[in-house]
Amino acid sequence: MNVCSSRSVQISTWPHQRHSEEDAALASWMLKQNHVLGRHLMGMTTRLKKEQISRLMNVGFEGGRTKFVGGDGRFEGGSVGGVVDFDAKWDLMFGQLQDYKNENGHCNVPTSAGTDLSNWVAAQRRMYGKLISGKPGKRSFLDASKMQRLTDLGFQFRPRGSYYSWEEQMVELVKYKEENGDCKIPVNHERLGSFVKLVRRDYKKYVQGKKCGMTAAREAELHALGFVFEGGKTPERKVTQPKSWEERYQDLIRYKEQNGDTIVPQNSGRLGQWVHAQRVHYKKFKKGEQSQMTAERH
DNA sequence: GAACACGTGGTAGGTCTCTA
DNA sequence: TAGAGACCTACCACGTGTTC
Repeated sequence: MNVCSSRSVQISTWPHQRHSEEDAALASWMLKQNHVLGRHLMGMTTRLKKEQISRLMNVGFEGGRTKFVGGDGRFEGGSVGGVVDFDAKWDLMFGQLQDYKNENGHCNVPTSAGTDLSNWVAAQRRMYGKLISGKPGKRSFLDASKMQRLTDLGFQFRPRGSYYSWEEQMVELVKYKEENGDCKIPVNHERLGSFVKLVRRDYKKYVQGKKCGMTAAREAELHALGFVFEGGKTPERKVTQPKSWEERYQDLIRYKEQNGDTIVPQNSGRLGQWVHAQRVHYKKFKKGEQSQMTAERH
């Protein structure tokens, strides 16, 4: 059976999607041949004859994952995720990542791109996750030397937007407690602030019987650490010299000169908060409610 | 009362995991 | 492999306690 030149068939996602019974049989045969070839290449005994091995390799079988794409008898892909040629394929993709960095100045390939490189980058992060999880049975092709090469290139295994697992957060909580003596973590804490906010929010839902990420086990774990579930005002906050309304107004004029508008983000510092407060006061003023805003000021 | 400091809630958007 | 849902981060709007 000459699978390569006598057939006109389109198995685009071989061997998972099959287009007809005949193609299904072909795909099944290909799967078997590829598997046997892979065993042969790993030095295992097979019934394949030399000629058969040669013919299979000539048409693109690699003993890994090979994709038969169509009527011209071409095979695509290689042993991505396979056993035999993983390192070579990895080097090839690493080269592509280097090219990407040269062109873009960073290694943050958008995972939504749907390209070979984006898929590969996502795979590296998944394998990194498997590695650090240390869970038995989880296999990872990523070793220390590959991780080092990626790190040296500036690759981020945990890009912005990815999240920490509960276990990782708990490790950080323990560290925080060891360093600070308690678990009273301010919500603006760089590493744990968002987590603290989320836990407190979930805890409220949990107490109300609403669906959330909090469980009895997690609650117990946090209680054991002395986690503060209800945030409160911090009495020992730093007090800085406040500025008068007029001084803030002058700051706003300077801001407008520099930026062309008075749209100051609320989180951009004192001026942002002051501008926000003015908007609140102005709303009240317009509604006729009691407010700091005066006709002169607005 | 004004300004400041900090917390909460809503939500958008990204990643991961599971399932069909 | 695609879609759905869970999980998480970041940002914004707003409320409220504290300090002067």
